[in-house]
Amino acid sequence: MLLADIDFLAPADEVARRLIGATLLIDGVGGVIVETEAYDQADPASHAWSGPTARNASLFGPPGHAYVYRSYGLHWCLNLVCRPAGHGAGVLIRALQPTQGLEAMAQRRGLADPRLLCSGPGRVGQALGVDKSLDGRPLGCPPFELLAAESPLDESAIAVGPRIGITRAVDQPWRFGLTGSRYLSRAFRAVA
DNA sequence: CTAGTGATCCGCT
DNA sequence: GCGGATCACTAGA
Repeated sequence: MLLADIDFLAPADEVARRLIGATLLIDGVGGVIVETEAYDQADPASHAWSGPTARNASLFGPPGHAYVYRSYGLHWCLNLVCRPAGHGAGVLIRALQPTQGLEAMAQRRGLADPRLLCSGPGRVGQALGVDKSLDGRPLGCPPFELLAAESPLDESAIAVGPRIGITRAVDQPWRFGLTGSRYLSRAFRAVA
């Protein structure tokens, strides 16, 4: 299974859902995507909301590329750009289950607990060595590797909920996760 | 377990 | 000047 299995022209929330269970590697280091969030241009919580700027240019660039931004002045966060018909939209990678390059990740993070290596967008960035130099780079070639899940995930395997750490459009259910994973940045609230 | 806070930079209401 | 798509650490319940 290769990059071609993921259609980055689909709406961001669909791409975010489909990415759960896929494997993301940078220079051979990474793991299985267990948590994502979708951000669309028509979405007050998105960096694309106010239109293209120098910072978010990659969000308006070709789909299937990376958008990297600095969060709170210290963390690098990775988005995968998807773009339904002229929109600036992307999927934030919020958490991975580490499977490859555990030593490199532990070294970069300064700790070894696998559950703390990639359980949050800033942690993912640090563990995979993400920085501004990857902004705008295509996901289909080195240092990136993106492998679709071997078999499609069952509906019940995908948890859905409100996004984390935003103040606008808080009710939009555009956070997706692998149900029951121990590598999430936070647990999903159980369905009532 | 939850709540609060400092770190640290950049882009823009 | 203000406020983040965050994290780590502390204090207290």
